[in-house]
Amino acid sequence: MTIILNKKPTIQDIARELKVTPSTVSRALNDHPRISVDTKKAVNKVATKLNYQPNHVASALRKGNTNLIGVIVPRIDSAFFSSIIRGVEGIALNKGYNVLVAQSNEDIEREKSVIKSFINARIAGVFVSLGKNTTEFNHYEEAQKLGVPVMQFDRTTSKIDSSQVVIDDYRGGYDATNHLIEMGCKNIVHLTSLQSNNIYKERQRGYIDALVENSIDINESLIIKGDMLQEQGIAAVSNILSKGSYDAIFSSSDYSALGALQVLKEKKIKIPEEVCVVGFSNEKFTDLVEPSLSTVNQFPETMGKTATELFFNQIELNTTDTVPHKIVLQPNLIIRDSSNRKKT
Amino acid sequence: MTIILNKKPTIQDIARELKVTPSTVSRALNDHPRISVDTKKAVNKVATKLNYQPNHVASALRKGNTNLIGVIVPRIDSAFFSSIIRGVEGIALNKGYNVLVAQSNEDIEREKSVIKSFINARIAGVFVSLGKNTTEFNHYEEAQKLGVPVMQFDRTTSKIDSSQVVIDDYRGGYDATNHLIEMGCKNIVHLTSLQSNNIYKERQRGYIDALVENSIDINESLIIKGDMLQEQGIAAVSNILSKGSYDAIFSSSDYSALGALQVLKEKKIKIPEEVCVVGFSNEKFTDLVEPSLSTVNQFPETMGKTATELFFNQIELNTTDTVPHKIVLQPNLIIRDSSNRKKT
DNA sequence: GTGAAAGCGCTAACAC
DNA sequence: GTGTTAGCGCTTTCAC
Repeated sequence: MTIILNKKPTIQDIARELKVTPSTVSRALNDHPRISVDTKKAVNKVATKLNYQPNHVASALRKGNTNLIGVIVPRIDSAFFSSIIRGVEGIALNKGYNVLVAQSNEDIEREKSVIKSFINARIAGVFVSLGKNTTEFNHYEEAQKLGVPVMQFDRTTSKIDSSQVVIDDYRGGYDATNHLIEMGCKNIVHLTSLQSNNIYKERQRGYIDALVENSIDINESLIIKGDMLQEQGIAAVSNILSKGSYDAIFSSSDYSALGALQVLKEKKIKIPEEVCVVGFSNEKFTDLVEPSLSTVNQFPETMGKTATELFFNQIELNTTDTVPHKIVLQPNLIIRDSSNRKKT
Repeated sequence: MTIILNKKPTIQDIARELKVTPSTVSRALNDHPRISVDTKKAVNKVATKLNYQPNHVASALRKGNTNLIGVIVPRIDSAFFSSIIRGVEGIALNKGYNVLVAQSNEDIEREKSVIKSFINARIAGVFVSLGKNTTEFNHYEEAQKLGVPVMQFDRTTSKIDSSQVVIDDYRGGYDATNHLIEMGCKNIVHLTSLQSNNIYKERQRGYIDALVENSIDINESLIIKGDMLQEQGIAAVSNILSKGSYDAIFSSSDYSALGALQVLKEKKIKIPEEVCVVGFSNEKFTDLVEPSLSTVNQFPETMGKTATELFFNQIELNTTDTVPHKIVLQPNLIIRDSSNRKKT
């Protein structure tokens, strides 16, 4: 395969052809008001003829800003995060921006090197959902000092002074628990994780408040902390909990809810008659397992879109002194077979 | 939030501090062989002190190439494509490259505008999995003419003269069909799509060859073309096929296999006793539905890694005259409950 | 409404 | 082993 290196046309080439200066061409291409309509037409015509493609690298160097948005997620091959990226990319491309993606793999060292790499690329802003083990945030503050605006989504922290888009995790936890109580459950297990993580903390707070409001005592032994993977649900039902000591499981993750579901079935414990199960995130599989798994929809694509729109609103203000916004989206409880005792 | 615009340090600042020239600093930072060890040490020390971050935009403009890889997929929120991107990003970051992602949404116009946008960003190369309706490829040839190497993966075409990484779809179709024959099936339905798509064409070729080799006549009415979504499987079993006229379904997509599975269950047709089902792609849900769905694993993360490694091998040759390679990965048939009649 | 000129930050050919 | 110089392609201030 021979690549013919037709040297790429520049504004100089267009200028030469039209016997004007590069400045005029630049202004014409950028639709500058003081350029005559005729000139603009002529410039565009020649640009098309030569198949001119503007060099964003050169303009970025000159203007001091790129049209790149960097997105950092723990991992990209999860339905939740990839849907967020889908939302971000959809909006960004229409604004003439490209999206850089990187995975932290829940590793803070990788998160740091990604940030550095993004800074070197001179991105216009960085969107981040923090890794589970990220408890130190200097690398984000440094990015901000270097003029890179930070936008947090989903797994956020107030320790970074930036805008955030999250769902109302408290509400999600509250609604899920309340629903289980309405179904007649009284001994509700909660599968959760480290409380340093805002999302799990808020969901647990919702769980507790729902119990309290319904005058149900909190039983600490029913709150099980873990890694939020399938194994946690398996371990909880196999080893930790004794049959009859609980009549529902509310898990802050669909994956551990799935693990629980699988073991309950193996043990021939009837769902939802004996034990109701509710997960969190509306992963694709929740609608496909049997019984189908009740869960909380977080609308990840909307989250990505919202974050991106907020970002553009803020940078279009053209000020370095922006007040951080926090947008809280409302989740939606989806009641499926795993917790629906009132099936008609 | 006040962003303090500490003007970012440049190599000039480092040079001034050390009373050397910017070229020396540049060479030191790039580990040029003719720079003394002492100078390198001194430069690195000052660079760290000033928190210097190299400006990739400037170096890209000067060198004429960026360290950006563009990836175009039909959509990013699919387990298959996001796993590929996971593979690409994993390798790329270690090579000092960043990954741009964009979605075509199976829309050729969008595909074209993405390519243009990537060219403007002066990417070092573009990785693409074609949209289902992409039957015209000028936009890729144009990218190549402008010096952007193209790398195709999964949904590819020989009409673009570029390297490719695919799985052996023929083998996948052959193995799946052969397995069904071994299970005693004789009337095997094939759910497929337009044959302009290399992957579906090859899988069907495998299906046909397996039948022929086992002296089973091809029954055209059992080959059903469609969109490869869940609906296709639902429609096939509900409306098109009559009970008893078939004893197996091999679908080129897990989604239509899923649809078929669901209707078979509704109709109380026993799986795998009466009808065996095999899908394609090893989507996450295939292991979770009941009965679990046999499928063909395409190792998407490996595919992404392989494509990226091939890409770096080729650009490191530093020639514009590269022979396109085609790497064919071997798929793996995963036999699960939906087709395992010999369960022990 | 258009031109002239400078410079964004970096690299590399050429010097010595 | 390091300096000198020019320039990648674009934008923008200052002219007129």
